Amino acid sequence: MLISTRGRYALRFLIDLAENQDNENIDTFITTKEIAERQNVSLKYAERLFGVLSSYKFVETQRGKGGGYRLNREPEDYKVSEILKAMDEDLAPVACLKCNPNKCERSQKCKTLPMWQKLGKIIDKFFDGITIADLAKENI
Amino acid sequence: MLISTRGRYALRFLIDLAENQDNENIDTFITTKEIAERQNVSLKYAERLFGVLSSYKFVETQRGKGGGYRLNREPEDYKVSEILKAMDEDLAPVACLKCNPNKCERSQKCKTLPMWQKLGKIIDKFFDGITIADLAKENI
DNA sequence: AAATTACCAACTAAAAAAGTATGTTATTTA
DNA sequence: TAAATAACATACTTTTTTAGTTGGTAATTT
Repeated sequence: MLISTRGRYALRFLIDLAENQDNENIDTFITTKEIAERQNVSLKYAERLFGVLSSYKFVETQRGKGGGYRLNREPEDYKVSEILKAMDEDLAPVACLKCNPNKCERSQKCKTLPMWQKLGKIIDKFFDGITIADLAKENI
Repeated sequence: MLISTRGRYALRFLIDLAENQDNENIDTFITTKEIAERQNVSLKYAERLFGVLSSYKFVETQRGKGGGYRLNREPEDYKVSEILKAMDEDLAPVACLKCNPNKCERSQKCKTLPMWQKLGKIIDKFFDGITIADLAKENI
């Protein structure tokens, strides 16, 4: 599977924030509890995934009562590609593309490698061209 | 990973046949042993993968001395998509696309599903447009 | 001080992928 | 007709990846 549930959940969380956060008031946050319930993911797992989103500075965070998460950019400024790469490390469709420069000893003469590389670029480009705003607006 | 080693090996085996089989003489076959050595795959694993290729009628087979495998179509008549689907069941980039019609209870309201569907189509189309002959000729 | 909520690390469980082992069956050849 | 050859079949093991849980700690607010 190219895209794990981690990546899928992360996108859903960000879309959820985009749709439910109060953009008038920058001091409001949404709790993982709320999102986990809405998205049908266990609280603990949601917390962990938000930890990753937070470490990549995709979200603003606030602890304690009234705390939670909120987006720190406009939804149109989140490329799907960067979210998925953060959650899953990369978007390589085959193991052959995982390391760059390619360490496979066959790579020089490999007849299939160019195909994988081309597909890799197509996939990158596809996800580069979609934002959280597009997803929220079902603008695909 | 979208593409498993099974799928990659299968493509390499077919390319190997395309390049090494004797097209003048329809009674010649190439053994798994020969291909396994050339492709650096264990004999037993190669045998198993050839079993799948054979069950899908991608190759002609002959047992006993002088036996082995050979392509039963022109290399340009093998679409990469059909080979990969045979080896890996499908080419779905996310689990959400695996069953059709979609059984996920969120699918009606899922904001990300259209994106996965679109990518699925792009990937299918990509592999539909490439043949074993293209790979052998490095025509990508 | 108590409640709340994010944060952190280590662990477990489950599933998928990769590969092996041990044969049997069909075919050719000496 | 026996030996050799090579495909075919099945069950098993190992490894890797993915998914998810457990049991906390730290910061912030009330």
